[in-house]
Amino acid sequence: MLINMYSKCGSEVSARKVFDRMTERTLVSYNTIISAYAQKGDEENALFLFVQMRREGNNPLTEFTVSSVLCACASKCDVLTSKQLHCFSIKNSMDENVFVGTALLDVYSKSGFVHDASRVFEGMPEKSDVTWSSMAAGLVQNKLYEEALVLYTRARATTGLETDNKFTISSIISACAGLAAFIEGRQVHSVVCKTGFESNNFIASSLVDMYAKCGAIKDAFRLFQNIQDKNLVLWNVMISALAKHSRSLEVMVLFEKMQQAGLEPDEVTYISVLSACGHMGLVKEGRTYFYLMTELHHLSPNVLHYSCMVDVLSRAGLVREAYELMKDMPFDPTAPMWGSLLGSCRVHGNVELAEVAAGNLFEIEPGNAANYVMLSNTYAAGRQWEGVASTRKLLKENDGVMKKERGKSWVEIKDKVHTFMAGERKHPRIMEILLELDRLMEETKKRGGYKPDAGYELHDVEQGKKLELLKHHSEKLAVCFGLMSLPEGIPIRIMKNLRICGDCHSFMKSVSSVEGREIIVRDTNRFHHFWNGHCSCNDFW
DNA sequence: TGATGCTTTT
Repeated sequence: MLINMYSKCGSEVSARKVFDRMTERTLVSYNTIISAYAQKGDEENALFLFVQMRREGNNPLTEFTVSSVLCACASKCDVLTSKQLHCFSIKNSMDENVFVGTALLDVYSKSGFVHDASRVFEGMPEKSDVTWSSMAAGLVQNKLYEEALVLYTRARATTGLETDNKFTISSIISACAGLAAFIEGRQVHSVVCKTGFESNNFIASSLVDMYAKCGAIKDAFRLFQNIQDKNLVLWNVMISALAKHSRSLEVMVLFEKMQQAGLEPDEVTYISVLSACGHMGLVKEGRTYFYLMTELHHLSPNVLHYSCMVDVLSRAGLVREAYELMKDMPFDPTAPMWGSLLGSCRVHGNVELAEVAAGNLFEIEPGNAANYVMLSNTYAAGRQWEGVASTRKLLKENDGVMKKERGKSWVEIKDKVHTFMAGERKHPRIMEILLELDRLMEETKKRGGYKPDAGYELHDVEQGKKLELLKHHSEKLAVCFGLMSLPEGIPIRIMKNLRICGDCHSFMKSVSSVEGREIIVRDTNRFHHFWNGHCSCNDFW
């Protein structure tokens, strides 16, 4: 009882002292101290005491011990120990125990073995609300968002279950965020309102994140403002949301405000702040934040912070300095860093460094065709036609290993998600969509200043075919369908599986002015708000 | 007398 009291009050040191002074330890005293460590996330001590307990002999292994030790394994992602415990619990018919089963599926999904987790889940004869919420969280953590939503529906249909708890709901909202499912996300929000969890920081964080990832940054901000006691994660979520939406001024304001509210920024905060500087080309500010991070807040920059700084410098044209930073930093340069460097060598006409960057990229990601195209475009910008030819030849030679993920965009209309692949022909209304596309092409060329640019088409085919492929990029089809289906004044929200290309970007700008429509495109990197011929990213992405 | 679950990152 004393051990339990001390650990629940947060003093595991006192709990351990009591435990150590006991002249005789029972199974329960061991279980209590092990669970104390497991809950604290101190897997070292939990596992150590577990082994000691086994060595001391005549302590039978029970469901209590197994579930606690599994909890420790989960934070350590120790699959090997977990598998031994799994076998043990099957042999001793403990695997049907709710606590053991739930802990098992948790450790499997946290370690990335979500299918094993699922198998444990399906095999459990008795499931508690914790079992359901653990499974939901596991699916979300492994990016199986649709499966998570299906599970939630299943849970709600099961009688005698308290499904709508903080744990399940925050996971489900995060699944909606991952899918950018605006309509479903709002439905879950309404469940939140009914249950009264709105002020919970976990729920609020996932809601703010969900709205931001659906492109509804204003809804995200409104929600954020209404939370009374904001924790660090909630501030971080809001700041990263603003960064992705290119609201760099607001990022800086919130960065100050969170400190006025008495919270210290952490590594995550600085990633968002630095990435905002990169997006907007703010060198001076980027340098200042990097300095503040190390000198004022005593945080040691990780590889992601360096990646942001490389981006900050190279986008501003300081490619040489970016390169020096990559050589000096205590990490190996990553593909995104070389990519950022190569991209800005193209813009700023530095062929020499572009060759270095491309050489490294070809080694790290041999299957990425975009890198070859980028190098070729750099040569083209410097009118070095031999380079263009040799890079194109290299690309052709390696055609077999190139992984070109097919472009895919989707848009929600009423209660349905419409998906478009590049060159799509299967949509039931494809003929109307293509007619609308022809109309828009004419209009934007005539009144919107749009000029197709086949330089962005990565496939190695002749010019006429290139323009054809370019015209049928998935986001162009999606925006046509959006215009046909959504009433005037309703923004068109498009999600995309790749980065938006330069040609589609200028097309969207043009459509927004010609049609007087707000268009929001989420690509893999960030958001683009098109309005009146402009984009929120200021053509800087 | 003891056990399992949630949000943010280039």
